Amino acid sequence: MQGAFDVARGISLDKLSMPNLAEHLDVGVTSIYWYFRKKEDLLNAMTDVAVDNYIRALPDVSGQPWQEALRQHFTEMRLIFQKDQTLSDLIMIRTSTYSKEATRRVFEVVESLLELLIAQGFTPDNAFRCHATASVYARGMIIHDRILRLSNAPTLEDGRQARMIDWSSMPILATLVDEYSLTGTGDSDFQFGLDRLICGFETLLAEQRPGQQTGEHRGQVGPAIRA
Amino acid sequence: MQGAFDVARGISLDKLSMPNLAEHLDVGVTSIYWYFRKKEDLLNAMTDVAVDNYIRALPDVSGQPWQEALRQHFTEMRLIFQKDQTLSDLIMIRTSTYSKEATRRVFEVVESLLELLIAQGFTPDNAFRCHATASVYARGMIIHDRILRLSNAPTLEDGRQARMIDWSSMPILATLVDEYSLTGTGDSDFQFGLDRLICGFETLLAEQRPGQQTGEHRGQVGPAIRA
DNA sequence: ACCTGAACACCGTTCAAGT
DNA sequence: ACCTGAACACCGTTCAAGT
Repeated sequence: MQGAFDVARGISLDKLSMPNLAEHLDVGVTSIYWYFRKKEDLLNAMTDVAVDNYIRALPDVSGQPWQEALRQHFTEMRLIFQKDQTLSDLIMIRTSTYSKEATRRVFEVVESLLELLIAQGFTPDNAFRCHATASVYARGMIIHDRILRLSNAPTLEDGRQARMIDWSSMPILATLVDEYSLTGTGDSDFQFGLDRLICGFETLLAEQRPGQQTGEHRGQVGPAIRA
Repeated sequence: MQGAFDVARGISLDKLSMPNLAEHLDVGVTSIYWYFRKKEDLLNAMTDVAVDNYIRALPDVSGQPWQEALRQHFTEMRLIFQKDQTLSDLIMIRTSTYSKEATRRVFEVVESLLELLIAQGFTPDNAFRCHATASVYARGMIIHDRILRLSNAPTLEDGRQARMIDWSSMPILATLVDEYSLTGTGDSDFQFGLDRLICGFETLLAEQRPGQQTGEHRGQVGPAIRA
C-alpha cells in the first residue's frame, strides 16, 4: 500500500501499473496478486486510505455561524485536494467505488454539517440541498482545475495559448484576458462563487421563515423542521 | 472519424482502441496511422467535432433577462451532455487539449453571455466571475453525475447500497435517504443550485450599483463598467 | 497516395511451480 | 503462507514492404 502511494505520488495515479509497483517494491510482478486479486482491488484499498486521510485533514467547523462553517469546510476541502493530486484522483474520480465504510464516514461529515445548518434555521430539505450544491460546486472547481493541469499541454494559464487566439471578435474577453487567466479556477474565483452561493442560501433562509413579509426579526432562530 | 464516434458511442470513449476501430472499419490496424500519427491526434480531431456539435446544439439566449438566459444556457448545456456521454467525455475531460479553433468558438459563446450580462448592469469583472461560477457549477454537476454512473457498480441511486449503510448514527440523513437518492445530481437538485447562484448574482448586482444605501431604484440600468 | 503484416514495448492477469 | 517466471491477451506504435 505504502509503495503504491509512493509510485502514484512519484508519477501519477493513472501511470501506476503493476510492473511499476513491483519494480519499486523489488519483487516479482505476480507477487502483488497474492495480496490483491486485481488491480481494481488495490485501487479500492488505496481509495479507502485516501478517504481516511481526507476526513482527518478536514477542520472541525461546529459551533460556528453556518456561513463561516460552509466557507471553512469547502475552502479547506479544496486546499487538501490541491496539495495532494493522488488523493484528489482517488477520492474524486472513484466515488462510485467507495467501500461501505468509506461511504459511511463521508456521510458522517455531511450529517454534522446538516445538523449545524438545521440548528441555525434551515429545514432538513434545504440544508441537504444547500450542502449538495456547495459540494458540487467545490468538486467542480477541483476537478476542472485538475483537468486543466493534467497533460502538460500549453494551457490558457501561462498566457501562451491565450495570445495565440484571435480575440478581435470578442472585445469583452479581449480586455479581461490581460488581467485574468480566464480559467476561473483561482483562489479568488473559488471564494467569489462560494460567496454567491452562501448569499443565495441566506436569501433562501430568510424566505423560508414564517412571517417573511414583515421586516420583523427573531433574535435566535430555532429549527424550523418541516414534514 | 465517423467510425471512431460509432465505436465510442457503442462501447465508451475510454474503451475505444485502435484495434477496436480498425475492426469496425474492416481495415488493418496500422492503416489508421496514415491518417492520425497517434491516437492522441484522433482524439483531438474527435474533440473538435464534439465541440462543434455542442455549440450548434446550444440555444440562442440573447434578448432575454439575464436570469432566464443563464438558466436556459446551463440547463440546456447539462441536457446536451446527459444525452451524449461521448460528447461529455470528449469536451469535459479533454478541455486542456482543445484546438485553437475550438477554444475560440467556446469563448465566443462566453463572450455573448458576458455581453448580455453587462448590458443589463453587471461590470465586466462581475459578469465574467458570475459566468465562470455558474459554468463550474454546471460542469461539476455533469462530471459528478458521470462519475457516479460509470463503472456500473451499485450506486446510492438505486437504493441497494443506501440500505446497506448503517444510518443509525446519522438521524438527519436517515430520514432524507427515504425521500432522496442522496446523490444530489437530479434535475431538481441542479435547478435548486442554479437558482441559488442566480439569487446570489442578483444580490451582487444590487450591491454593485451606485446609491446602494438608499432604497431608490433606477428603472433601466445602463452598463456600469469599472476600470 | 494509401494500405499491409510482422514486430516491439508495455500492460493486466493466470497458472503451474517453487519454498 | 508467500513468492516466482513463463505465458496469454490486449494495447499503442514503428517499420519495412507492398500496391
